[in-house]
Amino acid sequence: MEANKKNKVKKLGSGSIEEEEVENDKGMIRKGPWSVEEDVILSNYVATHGDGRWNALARSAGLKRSGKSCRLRWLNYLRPDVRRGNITLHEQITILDLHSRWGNRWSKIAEHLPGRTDNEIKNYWRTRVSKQARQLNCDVNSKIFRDALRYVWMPLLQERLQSNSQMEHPNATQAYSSDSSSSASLGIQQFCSESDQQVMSNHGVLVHSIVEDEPGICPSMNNETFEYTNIPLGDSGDLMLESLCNNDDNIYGFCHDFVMTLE
DNA sequence: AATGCCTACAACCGCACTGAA
DNA sequence: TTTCAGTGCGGTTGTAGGCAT
Repeated sequence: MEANKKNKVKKLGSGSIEEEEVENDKGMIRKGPWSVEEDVILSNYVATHGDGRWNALARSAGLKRSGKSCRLRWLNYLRPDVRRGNITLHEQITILDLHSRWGNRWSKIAEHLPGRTDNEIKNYWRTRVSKQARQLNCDVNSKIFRDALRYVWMPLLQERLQSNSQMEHPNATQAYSSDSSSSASLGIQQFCSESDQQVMSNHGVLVHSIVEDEPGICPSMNNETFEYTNIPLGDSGDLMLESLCNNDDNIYGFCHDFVMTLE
């Protein structure tokens, strides 16, 4: 959002307006949205003198802002390498994957998404992922939701990413198999009972764990092929899970609802 | 057109950690 | 060893803009 799009203002009795300022022991400190002028001052100052020592920087630059505010503004908005725009499918998969390993370690997750800030990732999680949990009436930290993320949502994103890249590069060699029977090994065992897995085995579905819970390793960052286990989805978006987990209506229902809320 | 609700995201807050004095 | 300023992180809040009614 552009700095000048919204200005938190304090209406005065006279009808004039002014930016919010708060008096503290260091003088008047401005709060609220940054103006274009402030952005220019901060950017120029950092370009000339470098960043760090934010409190001193704020004073030297003549900004009526706290050091914290300057730092945040620089890191989350003004930094030249900050990426703006929608979170891509690939980035979504990475976020879901890393969050499943590390939880709310936003800055750690952000390290693996060049140009994205922890704030942006946190916002994505709260607005998109938490919303999903709300729609399904379950806790975002519950096991079933976490499993659904990993074994339903991520494969779905993966499938979309795959079909997008296929449309863009129809002749390119695929990095992963489009054969659902091989990509479908599915950590489905997370959802299914042993007898279900036996059924899967009988149907020739390979069951293995692909994504290791190894801290610090991100499949997207070390050129490993994405191989998230995949619950195969038909053209209608319906789940073959029905046939695989046909003795557990609750799980099938949950997964079905999950996919439906993603549409 | 007006109103209210919802979403996305920028920004703030409090706390914890770190390193220098 | 203690103190304190600076910094980083995660949680929360405020609000512009979009959308439905």
